[in-house]
Amino acid sequence: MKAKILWIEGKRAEGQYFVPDLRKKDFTVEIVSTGKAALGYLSKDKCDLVILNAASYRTSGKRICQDIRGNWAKLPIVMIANPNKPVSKDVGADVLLELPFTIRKLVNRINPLLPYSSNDVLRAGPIHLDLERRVVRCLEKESHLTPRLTSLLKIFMEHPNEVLERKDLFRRIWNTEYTGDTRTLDVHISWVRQAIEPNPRKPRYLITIRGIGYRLDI
Amino acid sequence: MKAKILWIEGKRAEGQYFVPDLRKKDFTVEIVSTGKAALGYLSKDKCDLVILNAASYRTSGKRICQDIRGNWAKLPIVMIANPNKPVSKDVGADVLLELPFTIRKLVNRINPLLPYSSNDVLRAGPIHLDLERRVVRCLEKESHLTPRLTSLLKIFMEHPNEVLERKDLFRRIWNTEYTGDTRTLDVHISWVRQAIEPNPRKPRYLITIRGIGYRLDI
DNA sequence: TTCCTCTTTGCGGATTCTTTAAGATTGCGG
DNA sequence: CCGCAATCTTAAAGAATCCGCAAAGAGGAA
Repeated sequence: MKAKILWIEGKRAEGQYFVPDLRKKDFTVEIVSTGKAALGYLSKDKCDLVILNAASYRTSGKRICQDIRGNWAKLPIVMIANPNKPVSKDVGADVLLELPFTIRKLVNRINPLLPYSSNDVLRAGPIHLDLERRVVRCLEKESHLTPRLTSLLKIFMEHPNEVLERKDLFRRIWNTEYTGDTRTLDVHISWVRQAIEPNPRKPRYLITIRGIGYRLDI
Repeated sequence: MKAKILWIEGKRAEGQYFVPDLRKKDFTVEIVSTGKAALGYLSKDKCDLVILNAASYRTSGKRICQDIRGNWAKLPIVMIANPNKPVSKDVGADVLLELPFTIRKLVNRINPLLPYSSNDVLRAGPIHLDLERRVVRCLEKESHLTPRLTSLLKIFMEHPNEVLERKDLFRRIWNTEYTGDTRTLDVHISWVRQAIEPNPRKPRYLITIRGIGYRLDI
């Protein structure tokens, strides 16, 4: 199930620069251009998260935030602010992001706010990891994971878009120091790729950082 | 005896997504599309539980709840709500479930509400465990259980769809720590399977979670 | 004793983990 | 751009671990 984002954009629409990227990252994005339209949308359809591009508004966006919170108290809100136009920190959003930022940073801030289908399901982009059942689903693919593979993938999903070094992975999963005389980690990485990558030979999510370790790109 | 559920669905019918799953889980499900139809159905036929998919209604569903309670005071009601459309907690339902949720969660909330034929009969899906007589029935099969097997199965039925770890089972049933140097638990599990599984060699209910423990899937 | 229940034993089989080794890829110096 | 060395990938095989269950032993009650 894709997560659905409602993007509230002002007149200038410069924030829509991010929307295609978000869609590429496997989110559904709806765009409205006023706070009023947002409220109208929410009264008819549901979404998982709101992004309010306050940088494209004259006003602070605080009012819109409050209106949303008045009716959908638990709906997570990410607010994008312009650093040249300082905003009081207590605008009511869960996350306040100042321009400029990368799409990667945006995704990293969104992910922890999304609702999970269960307490034991980790989610990062299109990857869903059921820790209890040790089942991972990514796009159309669903696979069973062994205990080691589960904890390996779990660490990556808890640190998306960060390079995890071989020595750290060895410490966290094998409780040993990395000496470089074994290929165990590589083999396990290969198996995780079999489980999550559309094309395991050309990894798109679990990326090799030669000489250092690996990174999960969401 | 299968438990019978009356599912009250609005126009949009998105909740019927769950109905096939419920039937797979060994419930009988009747569907009506209005509160009035529900009352009409209840005046002619009986059921064990009502699920009111309030998320598919404009109105809060509170009215329908009250109408049912007015005539069938003890009939358990599960209400499905849309978290974006907050409902006062006191709607009159026994359980209020917010979308989204898994079929597993739904079943877990339904089970404790179902009427038992006696106080000492546990029920989980098609499995009925008479604690007093120590008799278990599952589908067509009925078996006598020893005291140990009874308490083992009881624990699973009190925690359906949860992984129970070997160490917890040892603590709860044997009051010892699990050391892994005995096959006692496996043997008891095997006997429970003989009692409840249609095909004990290919368990369908009592599932092994290798390296961890077991889980009763309902 | 006989019956019932629970535990232990032993081993086959399945799963998971690690190592090996051949080949591919990457980065770098020249 | 070329060639080499370092690094990575992955199939395959071997090792280690875990589980299932038949059978036998142990203990208790009637």
